[in-house]
Amino acid sequence: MTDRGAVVRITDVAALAGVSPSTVSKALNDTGSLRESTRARVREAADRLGFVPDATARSLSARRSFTVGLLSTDSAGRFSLPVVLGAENALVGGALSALLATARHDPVREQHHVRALVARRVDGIIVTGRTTEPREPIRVPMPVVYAFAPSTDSDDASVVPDDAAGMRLLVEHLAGLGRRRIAYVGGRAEQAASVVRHDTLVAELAARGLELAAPPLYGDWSEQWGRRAVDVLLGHRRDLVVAPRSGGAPPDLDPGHQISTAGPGAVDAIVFASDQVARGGCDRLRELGLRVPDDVAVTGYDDWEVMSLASRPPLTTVDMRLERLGQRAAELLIAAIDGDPAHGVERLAPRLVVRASTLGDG
Amino acid sequence: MTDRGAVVRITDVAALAGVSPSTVSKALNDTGSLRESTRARVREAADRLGFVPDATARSLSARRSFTVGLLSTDSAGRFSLPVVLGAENALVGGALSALLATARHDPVREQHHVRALVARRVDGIIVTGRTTEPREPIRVPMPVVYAFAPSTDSDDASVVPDDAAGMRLLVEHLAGLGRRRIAYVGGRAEQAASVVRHDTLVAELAARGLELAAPPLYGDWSEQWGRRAVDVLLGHRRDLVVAPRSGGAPPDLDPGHQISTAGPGAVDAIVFASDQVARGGCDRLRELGLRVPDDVAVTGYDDWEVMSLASRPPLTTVDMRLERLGQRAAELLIAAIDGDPAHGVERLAPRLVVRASTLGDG
DNA sequence: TACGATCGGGAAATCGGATTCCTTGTTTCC
DNA sequence: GGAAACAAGGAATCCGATTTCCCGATCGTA
Repeated sequence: MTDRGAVVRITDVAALAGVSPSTVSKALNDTGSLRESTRARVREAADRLGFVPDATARSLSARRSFTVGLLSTDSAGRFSLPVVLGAENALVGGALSALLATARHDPVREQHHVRALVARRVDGIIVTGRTTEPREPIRVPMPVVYAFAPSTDSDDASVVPDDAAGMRLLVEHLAGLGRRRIAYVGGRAEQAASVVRHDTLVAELAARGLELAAPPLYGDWSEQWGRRAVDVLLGHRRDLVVAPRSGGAPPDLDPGHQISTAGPGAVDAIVFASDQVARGGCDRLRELGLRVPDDVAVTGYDDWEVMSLASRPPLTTVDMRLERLGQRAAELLIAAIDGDPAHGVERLAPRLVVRASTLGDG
Repeated sequence: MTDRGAVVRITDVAALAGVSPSTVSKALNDTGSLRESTRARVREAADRLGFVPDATARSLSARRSFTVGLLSTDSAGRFSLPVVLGAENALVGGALSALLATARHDPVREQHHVRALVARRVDGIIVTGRTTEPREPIRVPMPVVYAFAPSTDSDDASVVPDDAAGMRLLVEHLAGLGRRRIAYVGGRAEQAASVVRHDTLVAELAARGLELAAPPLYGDWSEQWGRRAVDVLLGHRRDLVVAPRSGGAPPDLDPGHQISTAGPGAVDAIVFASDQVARGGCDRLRELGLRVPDDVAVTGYDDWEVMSLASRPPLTTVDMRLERLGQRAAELLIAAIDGDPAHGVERLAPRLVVRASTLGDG
């Protein structure tokens, strides 16, 4: 497979076509003024030799690399990966190649990668992060767009998911279904995703004359936390204690302290800050004999399908459209490269995905 | 942030240091013969100007790009992604950059990407796939290493997970725990991963004078299939029917047809072909009132932590070490670039991960 | 018919480093 | 003291394509 040394240069094509190298260049790039017959002859010679112009040489003379760097702080890539893929995909359309650089949370690695990208004279850089926390900008002599994690410098261009809009969609949906007693289960308390979602939820409820049916809960982003949160949440409402629906004690819970959501003031919906937490919550609700969504509606966030679809029932959730986010970042970057830079934070509208966890089988 | 036009050339450094450009090159690359004082002076000038040599120009004259292509057939990237990350990481160590190219199962896109990589004169290419099915090799004038999905041409270099070894580890583990009545639940029947794991399981059992406790089952790779498979598997053994452990009918199953694994000939372990399927299986076993691992031990495959750790109980499984696989592919590619190409398929030994689904809380 | 305009295509410069080859100036050794 | 060896650094060439400039041939028009 490796026909090493088979690299065809422009002079080879020129020789075969019986013209000069400059003529070949003009013929293949549709520039200059050449007879159509000459162009055709050159094209045929190029085809015959399988000539692929050396992008390195082209870059040198064009003074740009037609390459952009994708700098990902993340390693595992739960969130940054779709962004990277979306960006890569959009770049291809612009005839740009993508240099992948993963820093894995290590500032030293990041610095190293930045230098490498600068050395390669990339036309621009897209920086993505693991969370939506704002991050320090990088200092480089080419355009940069921050995706998912915005830059702390408001003069930089950033694209982030519109979490507030996502939560508004959820509240609107739940309110439309007549749910009034809504509880919130966040992820890690110090992360923007937990906080923004909570604050928006509270504001949206207030706009409808409602308030949270229970104090907000924070933990981590695991299914286990989702299960525990349900225990805490329902345990908290001692006034709701009733006999469980179908036989068998709730596995991990004190058997003498059984619950339900029947009666006035019962929680009729739980908004979880992520699909993973929501899935754990659904599992626990089911184990406690509560029906989702009949007794309690449940919503997730992220539309991570391996969670949202596998959950029983499948989750109503919010798709942040991370691929689109990456694509949008690429668009902004290409515009900046073309001399039309954007500034500030652009928020990408998310998409509500309705599934059985709020709608039942209907 | 974008100090455009601030690009420093070697002539700028030369001027500041009061030497010629060639001297700067020699000084910074530790070649030629120069007075140490001169080198120091040049280095200082370079530092002061923040000179980063243009990799494009360097590539042109070195006749190599110090770049390798990472061609991923996959889009979602459940498997190819860790491979890509592992490779990228190893390449950095070799001062190589990684060009990301995702084909998304589309031959046209793949062809397009291959041409782009050739145009960029990458030093080599690592090709990864979504599954372990052998794939057609690509035809390019530089070294190629196939990772995860091997090339159909045995002369090419490929690195794949050693599925047979993984299954041997599982059987050894289960047999060591005294399990004798082992069942197998595969994923999609036509995929190599399902088949190899089954065949190895059967062979290993035979080597111990055992055979499968039930006909092998095939479905897809979902949790739902794992749940169904458990139903089928236990339903299949009509001779095992006994009253369920704890009250409440098994949710989706015909209530008149209840089961257990008690008695001689009962299934005492289920080997699932993936963590996802195994997790579904665990859920169903628990719902049926069976204890894992007391009544039935369960094993998964992949060590996809979002599944294997979130499962109740957490899964004993096999880690294919995909990052290491990518790293190994990078090593082989670098060797090939340095003129020492490998041939044939190299199998990477996996790692057994023992968790509570076989060992209980011990 | 003659002169300028246009067309077609080649020669050469350019991009930014690396490298080879030379030219100096200094040592070394007989 | 003179030839050879060597150290230090500059000049020129090269990598492969693009692009500018320029020249010869053809064409149109007065």
